[in-house]
Amino acid sequence: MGNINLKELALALNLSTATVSRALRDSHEISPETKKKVLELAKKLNYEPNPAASNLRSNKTKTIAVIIPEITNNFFSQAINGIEEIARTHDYHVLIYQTHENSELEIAFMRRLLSGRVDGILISVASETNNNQDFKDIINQLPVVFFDRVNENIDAVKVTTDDYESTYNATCHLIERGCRKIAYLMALNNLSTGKKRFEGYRAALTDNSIAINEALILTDSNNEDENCAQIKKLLVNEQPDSIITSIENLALPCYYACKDLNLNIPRDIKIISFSNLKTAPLLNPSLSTITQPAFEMGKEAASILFKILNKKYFEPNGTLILKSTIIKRESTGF
Amino acid sequence: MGNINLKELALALNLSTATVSRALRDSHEISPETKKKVLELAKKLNYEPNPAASNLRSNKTKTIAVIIPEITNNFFSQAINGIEEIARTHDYHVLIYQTHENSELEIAFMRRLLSGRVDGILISVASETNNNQDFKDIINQLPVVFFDRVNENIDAVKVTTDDYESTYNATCHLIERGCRKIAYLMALNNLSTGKKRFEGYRAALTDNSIAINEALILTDSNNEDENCAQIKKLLVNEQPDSIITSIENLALPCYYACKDLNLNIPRDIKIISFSNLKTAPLLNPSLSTITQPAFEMGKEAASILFKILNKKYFEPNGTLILKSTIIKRESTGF
DNA sequence: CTGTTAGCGCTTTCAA
DNA sequence: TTGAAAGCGCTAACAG
Repeated sequence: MGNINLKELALALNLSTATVSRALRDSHEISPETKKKVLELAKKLNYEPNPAASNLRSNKTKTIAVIIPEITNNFFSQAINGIEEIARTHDYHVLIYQTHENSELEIAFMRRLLSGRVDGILISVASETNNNQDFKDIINQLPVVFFDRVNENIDAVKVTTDDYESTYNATCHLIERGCRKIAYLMALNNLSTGKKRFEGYRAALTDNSIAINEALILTDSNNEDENCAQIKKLLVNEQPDSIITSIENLALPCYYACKDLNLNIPRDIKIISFSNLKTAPLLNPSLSTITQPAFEMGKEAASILFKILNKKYFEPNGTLILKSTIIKRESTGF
Repeated sequence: MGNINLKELALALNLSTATVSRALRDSHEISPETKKKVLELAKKLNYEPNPAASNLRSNKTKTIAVIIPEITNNFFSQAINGIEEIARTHDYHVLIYQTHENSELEIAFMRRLLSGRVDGILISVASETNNNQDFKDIINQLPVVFFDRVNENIDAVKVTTDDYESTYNATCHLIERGCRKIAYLMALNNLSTGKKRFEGYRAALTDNSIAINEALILTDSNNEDENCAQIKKLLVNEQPDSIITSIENLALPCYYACKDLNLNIPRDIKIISFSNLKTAPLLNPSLSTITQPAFEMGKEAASILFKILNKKYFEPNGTLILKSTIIKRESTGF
């Protein structure tokens, strides 16, 4: 592939490979003139150092891995955008792995990365995660930063939003607008992310002296049609005045269910959904959304990873918590 | 990072590194018993081969690069999804690079990849005007497959949709529904993608004996507010009965502009937009869309790249053309 | 079927 | 300030 190598460069310049290598890496022990000569010829010949050789020798790959559930989820593609931006400023390369919520695949990816393919990992864990020991093993061998979907049972560096606060505020928003029968569509139950969102909902109800009604609570089945059917049943049986969906993927079945029952949103029923779809507010003025700062979260998580790689981060179990935004549809009286 | 290496494995097994290496790679010249012993110990000790060493020796990286304009564009994240799926079946790793439409960055990425970091490249180009020679240089050194946004001036392997047909059909669809003043929002003018889309629109008008009215044609300014203002002006001055947007990013300003002018979609004005937003048809029943098979295109492009890598592809300049789908909003009488 | 040996292209002591 | 030489972990001739 790459044509010219260090040896050839050195030969052409009548220098040793050591000197050329040092000159290219701007070592202080090389004279300015030599540096200049080397740099000039390198540029002229389009010299690109072989990363495998340099990695093998130096144990640095200039590569990080990003492990996420689904890249087509708006939240994650926005997060990757942020990660890529930071990686670029550090001259790093970014590998992408999708777990599709499969935690065995997730662990397999990480184990293979231990071979020294990357300098560090950014991960948002799969919903069915159940691999605490595996995670602990891996964290001991490679710098890992968890973002958004973190595992609460593991001490590690994490970047999240305040999931509790998001649903607490969303629930209060509905209560302030007169809602009393607020349905809740649960998801990510074995992640702190899902648990905290649910806690926020419960706490808001309690703080407003509204009893928790189990019949108003539904759990994500990971199947769009099934979810839609369940939501319809709930709408018919319980007649809630509002719904909170705890993940973006539940917004659509929710919307379908209401349409099928000829319920007008937000007149008959108000819906607040987690969503990072940029166009959501416009395309559907009837839905309010809880929007997470995905891009920023990617940037923050990556920045922390690079601090760790540069030995400039000293909080092994630090958690950075960013703010989500509730985008309200005041224009529609909701 | 990774702890154990070939030498240690070999030592523990009383074998040479060569034998162990061969056993791990399932070479036919190793006895079944030896293979079994090696594989067992390797698994037990969590042995992972060092990719840098293997790459340095064998000139295979098991890695491909994907270069795209924006990962947060639905089309591209869906395409990456397809690419990743195929890469996974080949046990390959996927590097992501975003150009943000900057063609200098694009060339810089590719040049750096020539160093041997990847076995091949999948690219959807930022522009085809400036860098033909650079592209040609690179294609000569590394397998490259272009997808969606291809460079028509370069002979290479390409996967696209039929851009001409998409807009031709969309335009006919509007004409069949009585539209005569069809505005067209142009974009990607320096790509064959953009040119062919425009040609499709023009041809459909001509074939239906409708004169082309330059005043109905607007060019993307790459700025959402600016686009919105221009579209509003066009709506006021020309009173079109319909609009075709040639990229997804123009749908939103278009929508805004109509709202601002209190135009009802599709009663007062019909809009057909390119869009790969999965939820678009549901969330906005007023917009018809031209949807590209992004996931499939990613899969096809990656499959072809792997065929090239495995010396099983013999059409150096082949172009595979996939079909886009026009999703019509018949339910709204449009 | 297995072992010996050389070397991929780079970085890094150590010596000059 | 520069050079010689060793070696990162693996693969692939070549020998046996």
